[in-house]
Amino acid sequence: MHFIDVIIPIPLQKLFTYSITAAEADFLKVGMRVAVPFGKSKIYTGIVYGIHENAPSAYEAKDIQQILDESPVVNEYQLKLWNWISEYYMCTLGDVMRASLPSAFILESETVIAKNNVKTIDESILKDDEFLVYEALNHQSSLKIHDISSILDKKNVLPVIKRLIEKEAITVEEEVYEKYKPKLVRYVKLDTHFTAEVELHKLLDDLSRAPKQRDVVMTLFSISAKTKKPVKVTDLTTESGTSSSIIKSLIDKGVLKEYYIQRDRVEYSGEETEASKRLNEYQKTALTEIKASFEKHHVTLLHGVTSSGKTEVYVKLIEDVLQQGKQVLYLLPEIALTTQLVTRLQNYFGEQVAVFHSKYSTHERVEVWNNVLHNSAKAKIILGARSSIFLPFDNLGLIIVDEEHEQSFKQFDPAPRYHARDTAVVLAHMHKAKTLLGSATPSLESYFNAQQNKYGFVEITKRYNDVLMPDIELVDIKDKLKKKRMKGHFSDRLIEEMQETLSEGHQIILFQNRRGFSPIVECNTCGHSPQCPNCDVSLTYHQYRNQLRCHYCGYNSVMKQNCEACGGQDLDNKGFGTEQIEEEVKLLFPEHKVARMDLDTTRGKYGYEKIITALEQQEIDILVGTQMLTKGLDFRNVKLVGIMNADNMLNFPDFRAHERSFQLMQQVSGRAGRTEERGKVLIQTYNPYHNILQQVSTNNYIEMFKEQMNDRYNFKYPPVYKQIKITLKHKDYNRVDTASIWFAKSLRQVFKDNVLGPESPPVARIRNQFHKNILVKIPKQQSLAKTKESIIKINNSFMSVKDFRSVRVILNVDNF
DNA sequence: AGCACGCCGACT
DNA sequence: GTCGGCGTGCTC
Repeated sequence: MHFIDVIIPIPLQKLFTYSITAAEADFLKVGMRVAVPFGKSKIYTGIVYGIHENAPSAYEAKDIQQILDESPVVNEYQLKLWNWISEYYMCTLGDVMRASLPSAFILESETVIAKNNVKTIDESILKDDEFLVYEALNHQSSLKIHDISSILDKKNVLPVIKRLIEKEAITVEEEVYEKYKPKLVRYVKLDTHFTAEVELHKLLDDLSRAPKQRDVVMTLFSISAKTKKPVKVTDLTTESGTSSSIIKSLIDKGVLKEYYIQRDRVEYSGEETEASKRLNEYQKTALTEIKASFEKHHVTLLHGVTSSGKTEVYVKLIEDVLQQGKQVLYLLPEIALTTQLVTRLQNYFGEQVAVFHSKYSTHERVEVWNNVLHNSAKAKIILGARSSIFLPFDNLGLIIVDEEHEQSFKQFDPAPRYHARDTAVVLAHMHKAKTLLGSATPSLESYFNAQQNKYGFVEITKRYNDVLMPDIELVDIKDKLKKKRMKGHFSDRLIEEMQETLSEGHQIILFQNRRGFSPIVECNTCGHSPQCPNCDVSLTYHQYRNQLRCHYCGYNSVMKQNCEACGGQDLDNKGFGTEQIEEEVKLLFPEHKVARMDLDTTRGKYGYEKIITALEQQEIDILVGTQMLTKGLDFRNVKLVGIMNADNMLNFPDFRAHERSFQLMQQVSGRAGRTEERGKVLIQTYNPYHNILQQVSTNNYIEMFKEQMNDRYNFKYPPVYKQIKITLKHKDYNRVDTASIWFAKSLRQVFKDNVLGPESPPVARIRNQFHKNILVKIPKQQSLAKTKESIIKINNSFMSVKDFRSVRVILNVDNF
């Protein structure tokens, strides 16, 4: 008797045990995929987690349906990491499996219906809808559930199918599809028969009356003589200028032979690699310090001011690790990946770099996965977004987390709600590898860890080429308003500086943080503003499509001419988005080119690159944008950066608002003056004496850190305390309300005052679901494991109350 | 999560 | 009467 424990990609805590034959037990290894029957009629892909001989006592184990791999696709390191994630972030292994594997690896069955050919049945016993399905099967040999719902034009078709099965009119099968198909490229060669010279001459003579075909054969010769490589059909058609039908007739004649070679979709097609640059003295010092720090610490934080050349330091470290034959993981926030840095690294390391992020198709992901799994030379360095921590590394030497402070390393919505930076530290530890965290504006928690000597710490305080840090000036717009020196959202100072910069032929970036502050339409007569029907928010106005949209659920409608409530015609779009700034700039500087960069203008696959390239090529003089502008971009000719309104980020209701504002403003400022000339930054604010603004303008990270840490101590926030957020969702407000009160009360019995809430979030209803939040704060000395245990216990008793069962509970560990 | 089963209102 | 709504329970 042999059994396997399997992880199924569904949010269930348990592993499932299946029985296997002795031969299968011999063949199967932990980490292979198996197709297993699950429930009444489904087949799922599972990952073998354990192989044993302990028969389960409470039930009879089912047999597996099929083994899907020859060798494991998931290694032991990964399974260990999956376990850690599922425990630390309080989710199931199934959740982690779903997030980890490229979706092409997770096959699901689809029910396929076919006519029962064994038995002919009397059609008169069929009812109308049953007959429709039966009739359709006479035309098509098989139907899927989805097809049947469209034939019958209704949702629930299962009863019909069930009756048809009972009447033995149809048969049902579960089909499993392999989703990944390797990309094949078609090649041709001359049939071996013609390799002898005599035969060849004879062939060419024969073809003299078919000149096109003769051309093709000649071209084939010339290509293969030139490249000394197999000849692709596509190359042959373009080179010879013929159509594929001529090639086809040659193949049919037996002159040419076609064959296929499997090829990677993701290929590096760049130029020769360039040698890595020489480091300046600050970079050199940093490099030696990092190496020394790695002797004592697993993790080291590199705090290097913007434009200090951190990348070059990384390159040197990567070179070292590669020499030891180990793999490197280089983590970046999602959108920084679409740009310059990738090219730069590929220029240094050529083919050895593989890129992995969400814009890749699932097929491309499988290829990167396999390259990493087989430790192929093509995937020695993985450059990826947060999900690349799930790749099957087996010999990791170094993980670099660049822009370590970036929020986007934390996954919020589906589980696992993991933080890629923290998970990376754990992953590196498993491989006995080192982790380097890099940032110009480290997160408080990392800086705190460095201060506590938990992490090593290295600094670069000088910019590359000794470029000065930009000159930061605060503009008091309250004062400017009083003195009537504002034109729209622009102060006279900003306009002056913009004029000067433009006349010198330099570029300008204007930063408008839209977060929590969007262009809202309001009726001037009655004050009504259009609301989203599914969420508790006002709709925001999007000029470029003349649309009203909801940022939470995507609901949209056409902008109305009249107020829906009172019919008044005087509608005002309040607020202060990038679109409006763009409009104003166009009016102020009609002779200069303005572009906008935000979620709307970068939607397409290359939307983002287009804007970046345009800016680099200096086709844009003034760029107006949101947060996106901050992510690791390097624009040579930008000299002036304007922050339109610093206050709306400072006033954001979140304990990290100040820290984030500091980081954001520092990062945006860093875009100014990256070459010889000193950049200028203007920050417009109602409150120029705000501490954070003062710290930004004097570039004083340490002071910001001390002050913020003081707040964190006083108000028991991370990194001093840990925290877990519990969100309850339900479509009935009263039910979440009572449920959340019950939940919080149970938590208070254990954690006393360290429970906050329940509270309704600022947007209390999203997609017709009401939300309630409860926050559990965990002091440093309190055991995290025990805390989680109690929360799970409370959650279990919560779930056993029947009125609460339909309330969705979301546990979010380190919810920041 | 899916999906079946089972129990109630609103249509042919 | 059935169709389809969703509350409940289970999945090796």
